[in-house]
Amino acid sequence: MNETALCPRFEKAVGILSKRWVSLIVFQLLPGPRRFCGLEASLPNISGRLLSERLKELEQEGIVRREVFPETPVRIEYSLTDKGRALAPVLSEIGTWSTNWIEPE
Amino acid sequence: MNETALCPRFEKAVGILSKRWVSLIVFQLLPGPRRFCGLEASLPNISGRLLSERLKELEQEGIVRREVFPETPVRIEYSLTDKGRALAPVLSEIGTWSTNWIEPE
DNA sequence: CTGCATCCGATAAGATACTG
DNA sequence: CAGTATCTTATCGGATGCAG
Repeated sequence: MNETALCPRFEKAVGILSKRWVSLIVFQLLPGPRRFCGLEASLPNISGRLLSERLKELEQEGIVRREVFPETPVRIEYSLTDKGRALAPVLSEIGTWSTNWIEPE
Repeated sequence: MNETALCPRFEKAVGILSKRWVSLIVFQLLPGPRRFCGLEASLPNISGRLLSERLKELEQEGIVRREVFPETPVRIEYSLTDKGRALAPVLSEIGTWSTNWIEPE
């Protein structure tokens, strides 16, 4: 009755990626590990609360890894897992599309 | 001051694509034109109001075209514009990623 | 059939202040 | 620095009813 049924995995992927800030956070992590305050500064309009929440969600999805370096002061870095880095082509295609089709205001 | 500033076009693209249902609607329109009730049936959990709202937004973004065929009863079809079809690679990459990295529950 | 308007509760987001 | 707690506001989403 629904011959064009959507693949549940596709739906799940869309659910993850379509949360606000997620694509942008992953994009910022693509070049390499970042610290919390660095990310916060790169995403000018995100609140600390949201960034914290999204990072935790992405960590649970296995997309982001959180590492604590017990120096003094302690340093905490966020980086992408293999699963997270595998999103690069998706973001790349979004970039291509936006370059071709979005007016720069 | 923000040397990793994000491209505004990229941000805009993310803003469009990360709205709920948008990717799924575009995905459903990829094979060809669909009617309202057909879309509604393909997206089992969307309400008519939301579908209507998203279609209107996508029409304003120039991603979806709405055509009225003045038959009796009137027939209305939704299809993708060139801009909309250009999203195919994005969805395709999401599909690839989900196949490789999302567990089928 | 298609689609829009209104209302209302649920969620998400934002600001601010505070802790280890 | 790296968050967390709390509160307020904004937005989203669903149900229903109506109009072309």
